[in-house]
Amino acid sequence: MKSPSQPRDRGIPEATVARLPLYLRALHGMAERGIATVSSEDLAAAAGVNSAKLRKDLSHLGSYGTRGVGYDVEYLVYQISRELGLTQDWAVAIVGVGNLGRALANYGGFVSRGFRVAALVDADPEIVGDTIAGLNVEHIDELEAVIKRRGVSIVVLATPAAAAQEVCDRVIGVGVTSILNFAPVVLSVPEGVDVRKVDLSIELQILAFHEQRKAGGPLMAVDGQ
Amino acid sequence: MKSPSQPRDRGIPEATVARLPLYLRALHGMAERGIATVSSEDLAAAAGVNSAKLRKDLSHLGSYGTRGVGYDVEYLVYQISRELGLTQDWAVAIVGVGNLGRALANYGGFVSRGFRVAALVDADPEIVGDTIAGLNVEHIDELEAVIKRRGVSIVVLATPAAAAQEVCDRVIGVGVTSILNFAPVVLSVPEGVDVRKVDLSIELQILAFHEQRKAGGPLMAVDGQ
DNA sequence: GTGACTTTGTGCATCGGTTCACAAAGGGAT
DNA sequence: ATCCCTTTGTGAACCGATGCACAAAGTCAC
Repeated sequence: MKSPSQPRDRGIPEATVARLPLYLRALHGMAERGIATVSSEDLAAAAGVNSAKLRKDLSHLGSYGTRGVGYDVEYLVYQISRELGLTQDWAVAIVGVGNLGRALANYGGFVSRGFRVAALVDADPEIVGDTIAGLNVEHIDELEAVIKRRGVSIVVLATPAAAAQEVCDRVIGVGVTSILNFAPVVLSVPEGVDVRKVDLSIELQILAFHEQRKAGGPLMAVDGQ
Repeated sequence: MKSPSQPRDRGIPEATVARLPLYLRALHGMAERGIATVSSEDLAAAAGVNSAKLRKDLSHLGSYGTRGVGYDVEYLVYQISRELGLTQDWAVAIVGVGNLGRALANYGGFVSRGFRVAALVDADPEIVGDTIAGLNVEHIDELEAVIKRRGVSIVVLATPAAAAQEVCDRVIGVGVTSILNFAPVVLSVPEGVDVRKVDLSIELQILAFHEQRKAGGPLMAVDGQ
């Protein structure tokens, strides 16, 4: 189908994509500790997955290992970074500068991965004009202008639930196609727009479900897992 | 195998469990708007899934719908809540009261789902003793004592990466078996302990991957999805 | 009470992802 | 140069989840 000379197949499974950042984190840690080469076994352990899965995941990017030796840490960091698009710098806007938005603006994990918080936007006149994490908070009326001016391509929604859909529509209106949504609502977006959602309370509810089973007493099936 | 009189099968698929909170949220919204009855079609739309999946998910809990009519909103809220263990009140401790910990402490989504933030713990003497979200921040030395005294069964880790594993070990030491980890490390835990992790930068990296493809130009395969 | 209509619950085919297990590939020692 | 050892990359079996499509079950109008 695709040019056979190209080692990398362009159809990387979604599940693999979701794990690449994990591998990258583990590799960064190893690079810092001066480790030059790592086996799939060790890297898998550091990333918390099994080694067969790791090898299959990496094989989707290409053949970057050496049999009998393992993977070169630096090289693999580069390859994964490139695949994820982290070799370029992404301008991110955070809309909604409440508790969560503020925490996100100050979160170091973004910057260290090629993401640059380029704008903070809020509707509350009390907050607009404040400086947070070295950035001026701009008014929601300026939303479209700010996004265009700063070249923002990824928007983080940390607004109240009620405001999320409207903000979402507006940023899509100026060409944004990648949205990370922290508001507890299902956003409806046109084809071609990617939304990823993080709902903090959902994770807790899943824990509660399992916790209940563990504590469940004699009625419960003894689960094991 | 199990008692056949019992309608509810105790082996609910993990994928289903992860969606139940979504349905619950949609149902709460409907209850507030005074909707008494809802079809799988409408509820699925509100939760952002397809209706066959919704019906199959609900069928794992039991037969709570009425053919030709749909589901009673109140009743379904109750059944899902019970299944998730949200009819009881869960005491949660947040360890690490930095930007993120503070945001979590103030996050309304917890309280509204039967979770009660029962303790805040930090190592920084600057912060210990402060009152945040109506709670006194306690010293990390008191960790075990606080957890036992307050009956905490779920711990949220919002510490720096370097501290997470130690805190994790300590809380497991006093019997905690459910942990929500925001620190960017892979925690190693004994059998029987549930860890769920939320890594904010991973979500952004996944978005970057897809964004890169969309913007990728002529080299890229035209993907569609 | 009957018939038309609606909507659930589920059997079945399908799909994507995981895991196993091993042949192929390379390094290093002699 | 050859052999042994290690580790990758992958074919194939397996497993769980998804989605289709429909029979079963119920409501409502008359």
